Amino acid sequence: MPELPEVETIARGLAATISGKTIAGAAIRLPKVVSPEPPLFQQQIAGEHIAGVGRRGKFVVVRLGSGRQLVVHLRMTGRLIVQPAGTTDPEPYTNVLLTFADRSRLCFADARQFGRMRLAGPEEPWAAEVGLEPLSEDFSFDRFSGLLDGRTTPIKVFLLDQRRVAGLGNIYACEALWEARIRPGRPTGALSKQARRRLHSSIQSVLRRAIEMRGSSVDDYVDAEGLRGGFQNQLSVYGREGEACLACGRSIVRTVLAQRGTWWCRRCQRR
DNA sequence: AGGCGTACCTGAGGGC
DNA sequence: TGCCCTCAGGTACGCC
Repeated sequence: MPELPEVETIARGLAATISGKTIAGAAIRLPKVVSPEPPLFQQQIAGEHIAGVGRRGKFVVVRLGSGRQLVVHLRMTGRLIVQPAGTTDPEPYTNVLLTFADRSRLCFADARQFGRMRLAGPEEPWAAEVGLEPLSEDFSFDRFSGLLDGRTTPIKVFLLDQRRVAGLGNIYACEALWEARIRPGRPTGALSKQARRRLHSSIQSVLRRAIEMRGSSVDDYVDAEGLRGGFQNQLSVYGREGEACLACGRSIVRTVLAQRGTWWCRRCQRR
């Protein structure tokens, strides 16, 4: 499940491999995953030059020469895989295949068909609803704390809301809460200042460490080169039901919050 | 407006 | 061996 560290890893890989290339054309095998609709999408993207690749929240942002942006969301199982010229078979479940002038290509593959690829105009405010970047200067303690005020929703549900803080998914929300010793079901606005401090810090810390390890491959995540991440081996709680808490030894529990599996330690996470 | 439940999908894995 | 059922989860959307 690509979250911020996985998307960052993919974006960096793409920046290194496809920047400077020219898009010859797009083959669309599953029309519903692109916008605008296929004829226009293909018309607009053909001939574009790749100016660079970045990330915003969980979106991969491919900057194009015209000022347009190709904005990709991988949802749960989406992949962006670069293939060198001469590769015969596309990545399995390829829904969109971009071919470059040098005959190399970019496969947008997704077995689950949830991922989306959107060609946004230069001035299109596609990220208007996307929240704070947790690894940017904007993510000050005061701004973060201000977002928590007055909310009754469980803190874990708050962390998953991309309109507030962008980039956390189920894995890193669970990990950040464990590190901050906060109970996932705690009402957001009720967190003490100390707890807020710890959470502000643990969010950044866990994301930075995960990026260093090129993300977590809990299921089948791979980066743009098809390589798995390494952070799945360093997860403290996610997916560890019944195993010992790394801090206190008590068994990690799995509960459900907002229809999602939530792993945590009943002894360590009490605040 | 905010919060909640459900639909969207298909592969994997468990049970029998 | 094979079939059926359930689960996984990010986001959009409809509803209250």
